[in-house]
Amino acid sequence: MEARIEKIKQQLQAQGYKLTPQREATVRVLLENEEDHLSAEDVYMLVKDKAPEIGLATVYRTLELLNELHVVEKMNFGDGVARYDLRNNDKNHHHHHLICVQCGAVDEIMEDWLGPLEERLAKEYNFKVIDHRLDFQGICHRCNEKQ
Amino acid sequence: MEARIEKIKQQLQAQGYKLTPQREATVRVLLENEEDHLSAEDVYMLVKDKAPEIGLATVYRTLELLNELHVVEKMNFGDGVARYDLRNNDKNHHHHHLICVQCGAVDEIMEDWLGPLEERLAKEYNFKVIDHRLDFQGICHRCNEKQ
DNA sequence: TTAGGTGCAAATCTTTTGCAGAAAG
DNA sequence: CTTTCTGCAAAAGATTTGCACCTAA
Repeated sequence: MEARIEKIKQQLQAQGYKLTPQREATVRVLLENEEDHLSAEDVYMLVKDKAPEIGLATVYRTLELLNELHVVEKMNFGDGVARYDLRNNDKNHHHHHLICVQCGAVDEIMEDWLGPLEERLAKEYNFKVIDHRLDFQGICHRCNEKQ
Repeated sequence: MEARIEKIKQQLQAQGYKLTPQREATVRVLLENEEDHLSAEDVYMLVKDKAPEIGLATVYRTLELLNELHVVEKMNFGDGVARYDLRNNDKNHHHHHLICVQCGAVDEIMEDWLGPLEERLAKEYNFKVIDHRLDFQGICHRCNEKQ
């Protein structure tokens, strides 16, 4: 945990930015909720426990900055709010989402299934892939078991 | 073209809705720009040529209605606006997007590459897939050729 | 001391909604 | 007539921005 914060601090400083107390509190919230896909408002509520005087605008500015540095990934599941995920630079950050249309849960699969497809894209479409996004909508295992 | 409008008219009427002049004009704009991924504002600008008195709210309401009837697909590429695509009921509506990070173009691949993966999801994750979405970010063939 | 950061409030942008009137069966 | 639909303007919700103050190298 501390090591990861230290690393993010270095990433910030490498670009001339500071890891202020507000930014650190925001990063800690993201670290402590790595399983979830928090919206800016979610992060704001949680970060207020650590830094009660923080403003929502600062949270937005911090998340935007972290997104530009590729520390977090900004996503949009179509519900009107952006959601933010810490990227895991060690592992392959290519994961996929299982979005349950019944209970709204968003699970992740940590496998990357698209390697072979990306090769085909390069060959057949002359498209150089930088990143991708794969989401499935359906019924999750919890809802399946309930019925 | 007329046949497709007739079909949409029937889909609407089957649910008790009418194909009003405003709705027809909106559908025609979508048909004439099937390659693009228009935002509500885009549709509004284009539809004003055919029906100058139309209001933006009506465009939103029409697009929302068509989305519920699965006539169009509502998408979000993360640029802050929803975009709408006519679905092609004849063909498989499963297509994928190639989003160029350089010029912003959004191309489509009309193949469905995910059949085998969906089987694995059902078996290994007990997740029943209803729909999916696969987008690639990268450099498109036009930009590749320019350089 | 100087650039980067912050909180607050106001502004902006997209989308939704309330309402009174219009259109269609 | 009665339900559906429309345009307009206002409202709502998410995000951004202007600004004066603050804070750390």
